[in-house]
Amino acid sequence: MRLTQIRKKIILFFKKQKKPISYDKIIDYLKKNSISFDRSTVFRNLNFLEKEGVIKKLNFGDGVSRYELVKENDYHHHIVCLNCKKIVDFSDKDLDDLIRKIEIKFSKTKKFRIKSHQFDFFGYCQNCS
Amino acid sequence: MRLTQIRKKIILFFKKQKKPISYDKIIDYLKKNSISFDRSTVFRNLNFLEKEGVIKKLNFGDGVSRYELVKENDYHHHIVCLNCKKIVDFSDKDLDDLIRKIEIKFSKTKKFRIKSHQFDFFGYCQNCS
DNA sequence: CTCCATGCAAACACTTTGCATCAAG
DNA sequence: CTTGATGCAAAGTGTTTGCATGGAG
Repeated sequence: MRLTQIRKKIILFFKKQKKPISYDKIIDYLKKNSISFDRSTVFRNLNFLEKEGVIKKLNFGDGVSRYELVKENDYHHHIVCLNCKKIVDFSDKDLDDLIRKIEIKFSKTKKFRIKSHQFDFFGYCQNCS
Repeated sequence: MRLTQIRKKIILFFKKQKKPISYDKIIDYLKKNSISFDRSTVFRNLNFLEKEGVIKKLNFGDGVSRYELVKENDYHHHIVCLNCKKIVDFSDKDLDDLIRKIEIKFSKTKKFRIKSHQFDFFGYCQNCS
């Protein structure tokens, strides 16, 4: 992986984040830090980093892709506010165990080689309720 | 709900489907049946039917929205082939119970009023493996 | 010095919107 | 008749691509 200026900045930004971020947030960050860039370069890097397994692409059905850093042994899910898009992470051991169980079942009965899953909740946060 | 020609056709098509369908599939159907239509009308109807609770919008992260008819007491999830986009439905009582449990927990601790969730698996089907 | 990454411009895919007209109830 | 739905054209949003140039290793 060739560490170009922009790529370094993008990875640095991801390391600072605690929540999944959209493309727009990255653009804002680069602008605020007076880093010159082109939209396509940012998208190319997001795709590249995703393919390399550095970041994970999430989609919450609002037409905007969000990304978060991939961390070892950090299995978590999200609750997303349908109004303000606030994201709260959560993890649940029972849920993870069940997911594992279902994955094994699929690989046997449905003949599906499971690679990933999306298990997220949507609703309204306290402010938007 | 005003039952226009196109709206009738779209609902009829949904009733024939067993899997979630994308906008393109609807277009194909209308074309094959020589029904004149405009793209925007189809989108407007999909949005309308979703708002009315007749259909449900699903997103599998490939940039294409898919829709399925909402049926009472039919809770199911999907396994999607990352290659050919084949969709297999499944339901799991343990999973549904756990989801319910987590939703209740959230409403108390995280102060989130949960409205919906997406719980889907992605992988490769037998053909694409 | 070589090849991957970038900038630029353009295109692409999906979806929405404004407005005049039309047709369902 | 009245109001909500449609067709048309245009624009909006998010993302990708081709190609020449540039910079990391």
